[in-house]
Amino acid sequence: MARYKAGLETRRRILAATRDALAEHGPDGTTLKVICDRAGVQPGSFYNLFPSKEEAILTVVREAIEAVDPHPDGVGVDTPDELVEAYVTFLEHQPLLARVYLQIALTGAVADGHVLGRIRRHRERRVERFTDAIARAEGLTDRSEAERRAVMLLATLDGLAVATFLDPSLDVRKRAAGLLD
Amino acid sequence: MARYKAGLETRRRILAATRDALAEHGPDGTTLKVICDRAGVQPGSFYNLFPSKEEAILTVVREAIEAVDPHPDGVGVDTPDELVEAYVTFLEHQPLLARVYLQIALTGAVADGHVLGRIRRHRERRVERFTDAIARAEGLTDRSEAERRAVMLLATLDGLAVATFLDPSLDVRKRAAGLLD
DNA sequence: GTCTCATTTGAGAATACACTCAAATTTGAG
DNA sequence: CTCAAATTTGAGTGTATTCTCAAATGAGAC
Repeated sequence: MARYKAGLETRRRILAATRDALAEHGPDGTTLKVICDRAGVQPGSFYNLFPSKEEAILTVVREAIEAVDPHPDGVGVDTPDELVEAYVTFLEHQPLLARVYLQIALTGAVADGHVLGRIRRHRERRVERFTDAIARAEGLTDRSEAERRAVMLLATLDGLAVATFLDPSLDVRKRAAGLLD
Repeated sequence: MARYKAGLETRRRILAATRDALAEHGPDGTTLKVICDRAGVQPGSFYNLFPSKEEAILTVVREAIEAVDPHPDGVGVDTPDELVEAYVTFLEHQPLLARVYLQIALTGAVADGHVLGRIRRHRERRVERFTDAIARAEGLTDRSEAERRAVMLLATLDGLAVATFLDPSLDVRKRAAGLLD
């Protein structure tokens, strides 16, 4: 869609604007006007580069999801501590994107079920990742026990995320610290 | 706002229609038109009884939550088990309403800060309720320790709720069972 | 330099939404 | 029965949204 330098640069600016808008106004407040104003671009230009608003948002969310990952490439190397730490760091650095992630998980879509499927798959991988890390760290042979604990750990982390949105004074890092005992 | 029988009946129909619409179409699909069509009512009639669409939705959610409250009147009588049980029952019986509640908590105000304030207050009361129950059950004199555990318990429950939306096969009741040890 | 195609413009079409209001109708207390 | 007040109507207001398109401008291959 973009062939010349100008087009690629505009695409980059639009994605940055979308990311900022999502963080600042949430998914509902991220309208085409907000994105375009922020990117210094007219709607026609946006639609020359993206087939729909959803597609731009999806791209940003995908990037945000990947940002939670402590070891994007490797598998079977991270520890439970690292995974918890990665989540807490993500919450601290990108609270609004974390909120967007949970919002989309709850609304089940931005529009079509496509996004939901992506989030589901991401969650499955995350549970597996936590399960592996826990099993490895504690030398568990019973994988189902490790999986059970992984689900609970992830649930508590997600729940703490929800709690901080309602009460920003909550110190997630401190609360999460005692979680692995 | 409603004084005569007719008004009360209409109010009841509107709330039922809102509840059905939320369950069937989700919060985004619950437009004024959908509600009014379903209730067999015109917009003007709706606004004679409710100050806003938001208010009708909140009323429905609040009623659903209260419906599973183990001790709606009394204070300081419920046990942690009862409170967890109430949450799980709510999740099982009204999964879509539970989702709406979390969605509203995450989107925050959406429009006015009024709604956010209401949700914050509800959450504070819930934390207090859990704190009291835990302190009572375990004979804790250190209230801050009970509060810490209450926050974590609630977080895990909220997180399990999020998890079931992504993976409906998750047995929340079973997972929540071991939560109080 | 020229010519093609990528890019940008910006007004505006098409639609959807929450909400209003003056007028008509119905209710029920006295 | 009377009449004030509650209720209902439904067309209409205002605003916001996503997305389109014909025309203008810019880039770069040759």
